[in-house]
Amino acid sequence: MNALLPFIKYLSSLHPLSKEAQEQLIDWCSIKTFRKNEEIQTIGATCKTIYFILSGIGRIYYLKDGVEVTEYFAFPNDLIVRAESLFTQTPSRKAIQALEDSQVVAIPADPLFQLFDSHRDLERLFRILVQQSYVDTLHRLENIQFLTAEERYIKLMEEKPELIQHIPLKHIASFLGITQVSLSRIRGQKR
Amino acid sequence: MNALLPFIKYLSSLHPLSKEAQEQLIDWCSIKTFRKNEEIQTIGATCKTIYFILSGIGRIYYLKDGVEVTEYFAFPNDLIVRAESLFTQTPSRKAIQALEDSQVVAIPADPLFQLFDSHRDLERLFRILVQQSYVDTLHRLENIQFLTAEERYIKLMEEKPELIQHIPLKHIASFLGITQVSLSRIRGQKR
DNA sequence: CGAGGCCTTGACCGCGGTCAATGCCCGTGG
DNA sequence: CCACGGGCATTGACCGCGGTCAAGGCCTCG
Repeated sequence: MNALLPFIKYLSSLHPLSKEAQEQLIDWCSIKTFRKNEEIQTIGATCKTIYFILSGIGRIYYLKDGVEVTEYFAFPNDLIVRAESLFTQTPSRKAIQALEDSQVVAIPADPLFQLFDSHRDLERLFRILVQQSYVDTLHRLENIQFLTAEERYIKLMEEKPELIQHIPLKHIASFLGITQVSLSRIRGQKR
Repeated sequence: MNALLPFIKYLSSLHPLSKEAQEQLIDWCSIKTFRKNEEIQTIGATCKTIYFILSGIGRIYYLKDGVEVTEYFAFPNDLIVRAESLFTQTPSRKAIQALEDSQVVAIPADPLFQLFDSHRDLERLFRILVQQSYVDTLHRLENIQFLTAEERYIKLMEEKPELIQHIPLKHIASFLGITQVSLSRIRGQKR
């Protein structure tokens, strides 16, 4: 499948994959499309699928005291997965949603984990992936603990300037751990 | 080596290990002792060793604007490792310190990673470990973002009541992301 | 043209921060 | 053995960041 090429390319850049592993993996993957604001996975479902964004934008969010909190944004060539649910196989309090019309690769987790037995390179690749996500999360933890809301906003704009073009402020605010009102003020005084 | 038994037991509880893998691993491990307040690894060094606490207490900390911030506590049967440095092989801004006289298992990372090639079960075990740490960190991130200092303190006391017996309040405060003064007030008003 | 979503702005408040003084415990040396 | 000094915890005074509540402007879309 040609449409999967960006996906395979991304994976191979982390750890080389044998031809067989690539083919086996591709056999299990499928491409799905979602419309703007459509739910890719819903709250309460146990996570059994890993997604890779080909086009569009995805986000993970959950409800905290009735208001939406955004935990993660995914752009083309990003993976998106509710790790706490996948790795514990318990129902997730979180949902995955398409913020634009999107095309994604769906990788079913169980067959993938099965492939680890016959394809060591796949398991190693996956381990490296988890390590990366872990390190990213450690950094985010440090930031949220010790930077002010304004510093976090500036940092985010430096690292992901594309966010601001495509994503409603209210989602960015909750991602930063502040309210929409506070974010609006921060932006206001920078002018 | 008999002293390593708790370590092997802990690992096996996560994922079974073949006798050969166990023996190979044990050959690389050593037991080290540290005195109270001694540094196990220093700031600036790139992390090349994974530790497992047999007895005593360890912590990871770093300096934020000149003041110590505690990132992690490890009790007997816990692993302790500066993951961001180990997984990126860059110098760590963090240190590992013994908070009591301690006995630890030192596992050199490079030989361990080599063993992954010949012992798949070891690599899988390690992957599971990283997954767990990742999930733990995701939870901590949520807590620090959306609980008040008081709620975080109460939660920590429920989950790890042994902390309070053995660890100076100032370390607990910085672990919670607040100052020693604020923590003292929180405790004060609970009486 | 009206309705609803999104963003901004003002008024107000409380959590947790800083600075500084005080009390307490403990190890060390006269 | 007591005196002193230093580290840790507590407490008070004060303040600022970011929260809530509410009103108002501006889009877009039916």
